[in-house]
Amino acid sequence: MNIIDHLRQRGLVAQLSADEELSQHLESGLRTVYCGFDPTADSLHIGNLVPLLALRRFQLAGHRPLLLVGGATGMIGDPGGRDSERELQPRETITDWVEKIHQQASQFLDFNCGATSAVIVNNASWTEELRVIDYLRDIGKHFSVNAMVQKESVRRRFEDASVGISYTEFSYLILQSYDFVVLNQQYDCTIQMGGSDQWGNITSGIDLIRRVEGKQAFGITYPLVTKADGTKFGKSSGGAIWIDPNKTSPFCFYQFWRNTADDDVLKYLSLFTFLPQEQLAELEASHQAGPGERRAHVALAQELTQMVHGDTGLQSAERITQAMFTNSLAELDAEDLEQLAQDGMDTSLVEMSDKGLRLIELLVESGLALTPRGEVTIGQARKLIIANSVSVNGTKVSDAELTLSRDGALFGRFFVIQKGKKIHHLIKIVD
RNA sequence: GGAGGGGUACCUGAGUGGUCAAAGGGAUCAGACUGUAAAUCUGACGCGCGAGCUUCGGUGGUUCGAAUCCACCCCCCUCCA
Repeated sequence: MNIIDHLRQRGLVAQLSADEELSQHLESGLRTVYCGFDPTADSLHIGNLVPLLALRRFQLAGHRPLLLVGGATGMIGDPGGRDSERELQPRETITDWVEKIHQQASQFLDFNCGATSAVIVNNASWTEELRVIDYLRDIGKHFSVNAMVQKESVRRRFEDASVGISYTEFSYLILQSYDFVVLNQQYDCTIQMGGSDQWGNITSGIDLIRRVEGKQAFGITYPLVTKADGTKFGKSSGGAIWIDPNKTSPFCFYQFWRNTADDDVLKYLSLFTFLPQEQLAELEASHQAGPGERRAHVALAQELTQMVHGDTGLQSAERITQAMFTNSLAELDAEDLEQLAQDGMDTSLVEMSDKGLRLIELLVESGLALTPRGEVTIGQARKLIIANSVSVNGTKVSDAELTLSRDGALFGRFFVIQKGKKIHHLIKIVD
C-alpha cells in the first residue's frame, strides 16, 4: 500500500492536488515532505500531533520529513482558520517559542536514519533578511491580488464587516508560498502538507513553484480534528492540552484521552496512533460490544501518553488514575500517597497551624475554586461546597465553614480533596 | 482628510435617564442520571457570608439619579478623496 492510501485509510486526507501524479511521484522515489508549525505558544498542543505524526508516517514510508518552524510567519499571523486579527507577539517571545517548539517536535521524528532523516528549518533564516524591494519585485509580482482575494481565508474576513483584515495578515499567503519555493530549491521538497484550512496557502505555493521554477509540486491536507458534539477539539477544563508536561501533566494528558466521547474514540485511534489496522478492528469490536468497558478509550490514552511522555509518564499517569478512580483511599498507605505527589498529581504543600485549616482556603490555595471565568475566588469555593461537589478524603462535605484538623488527615499529613467527579488534589502538610 | 456605522460581561447580542449587576442564546463550572462517555434535566455564572463594592471603549460634565444625555479623546468597520 502506498502512503497516500495509508493516509486515506486512517482518515488523514482532506484534499490532494494532482491525485494520480502525486501517488506516482511518491512511489517513484524518496521525496521530501514539509509541514509548517507557527509558534503561537510556548508549547505544541495535541492539535499539532496530527501533522507531526503524519510527517512521521511519511518517514516510515521511506520519505524525508521536513519540519518548518515559522519563526518568520509566526511574526505575521495566519488569517486562515480564524475570524479575527491575530495579536502580534514581541520578537523575543517568538524566538523563545520557536526554540521550545523545535525541541518538542524533535522527539516525534527520526533524525538519524540516513537519507530519510528528518530536517528542521526555520523560515526566519531566509525571510528575515529579505529586503522589501526584492520581495515586492521578485515575489510579489507573481501574485495576483484578484486571486488572493478569492481565497477562502481572506474572503471570510472580507465578508464579516466587523473585523476586516490587515495588509500584514493578507501577506501571510505570500510568505508561506515563498517558503515552499525556498524549500523546493534548497531541499528538493516537492510536497507540502497542512490542515485543510491551509489548502489555499498550499496551492498558492504550488503555483509559485510552477512560475518561478517551472516545476510541479504537490499538496495534501488533513482534516481538522472535530468532535461529535460539535465543540472544539483539544480543550479541557483547564484549557488546551499541551505537549509540555509542565503545562499539562502526563496524568491530565492521559485523562483527556481516556475521557474521549464514545462517538469519537475510534476515529482518534485511527488519527493519532500507529496501531495497525487489525488492532483497530479489534478495539472497534470490543467497543461496540461493550462501550462501558472503555477498552478503546484506555488504549487511546495509553498509546498517546506513552508516545508523548514515555513509559515513565504513562506509568505515573496510570498510578494516579488507579488510586483516584479505582482504589478506595483507605487502601493507600503513606508511601503510595508520596508516590502520587512524585508522579505529578496536583499537590499543594501547606503549613498547618493549631487552629487547623479552613477547607475554603484550601480550595482557593489549591486552585480548585476556579470560577467559570477562570479566576480563583473564595466565593466559588463556597458555592462548590454548597453545591455538594467537594469531598475530603472520600467524604462529601456540606459545611462551607468546615475546618480540617490534623486528626482528620490521612497519616497525619495528607488530605485528598475532590472537586466534582474527576478532579483531585493532594494536600500535603509540611512542618 | 470627508461622510456614515459601531465599541455592552468569556463570545454573541438586547437594553436608549430610575424597577439594570444589565434580557436571550452559546460557552464554561457544578448537581442528578450513567460507564471517569454522549444526550437530557437542574443549579451557578462580576467580587463579597452579608451590608455593600466594582462594571457597559477612555476622560470629564449634566442630573437627586447615566450603559443610556452632553463634550473631548481612543479604537474598529463601510464608502469617498
